[in-house]
Amino acid sequence: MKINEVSKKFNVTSDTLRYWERVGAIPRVSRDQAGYRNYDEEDLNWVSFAICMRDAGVSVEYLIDYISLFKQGKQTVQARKDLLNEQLESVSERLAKMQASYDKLKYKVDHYEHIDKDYQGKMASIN
Amino acid sequence: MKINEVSKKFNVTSDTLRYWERVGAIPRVSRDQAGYRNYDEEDLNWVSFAICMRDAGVSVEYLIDYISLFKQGKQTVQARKDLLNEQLESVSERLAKMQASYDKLKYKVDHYEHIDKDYQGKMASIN
DNA sequence: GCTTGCCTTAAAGTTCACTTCAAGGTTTAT
DNA sequence: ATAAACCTTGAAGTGAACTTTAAGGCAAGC
Repeated sequence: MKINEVSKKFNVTSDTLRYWERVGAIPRVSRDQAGYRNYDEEDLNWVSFAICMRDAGVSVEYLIDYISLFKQGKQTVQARKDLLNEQLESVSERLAKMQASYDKLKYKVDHYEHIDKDYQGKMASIN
Repeated sequence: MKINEVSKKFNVTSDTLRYWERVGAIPRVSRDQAGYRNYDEEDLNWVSFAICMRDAGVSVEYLIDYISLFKQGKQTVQARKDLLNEQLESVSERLAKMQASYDKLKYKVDHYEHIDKDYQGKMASIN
């Protein structure tokens, strides 16, 4: 699969795919005789994993660390598990914080009607 | 309330508070005779609102737009409601996307055990 | 056979959201 | 009264994650 197809499949730019590979957030993709990237099943899984991690709010740096461990082989499996669990923990926290903020804002919006009856000076309390 | 107290109360740096005010993400805070910022109840509410929005993942630019409408007075109440609803909608989407990614990763981690029995080449599918 | 479109790399540029710096003025404690 | 601990502004700097540019190679259609 060529880079542009992958880009369309996952809705991420080719530039981002090249960037991730360059910095080591995904392993190196092999090239065809023309020097073009040719993504195989495994490469696509890595791309999918990177997107998932990024969407969850995990930094590119953590991806780089993870891939670095992966490249070192089987003996890093436990370290990878630990890293993943650590990340999941912080994703879970961010998620909770975001949910709390969302609920707070949602409440404000749902009670915004009162403001119409109010005057400018009192608006701040509900923003 | 002085800037450092506000900073401690909300766990956000004084620099960030000054930055938000400078770019217009919160309304201007009045100063005392020495030229120091003196946050009143309303200012604190705006700070709290800004933190809530930022935690929910709303950009500083949207805050600026919101404050800009607020400064124009009562006739922008509807526009502000619309803006807030628009933002809540996209926060809700980000939240869902993040939750989905989290679930996907959580599943991987919970089933990671299999990898130990597996060999390096098959590791990618589960990353 | 040549144009249009996709691909390559390395390097420089951009955006966002702060953060730090420089050069001061004020206030508080000793 | 003087040092330490605050505060001010404007401007420059930072870090993360891309994005764009430059200069070119390959490939598919007419």
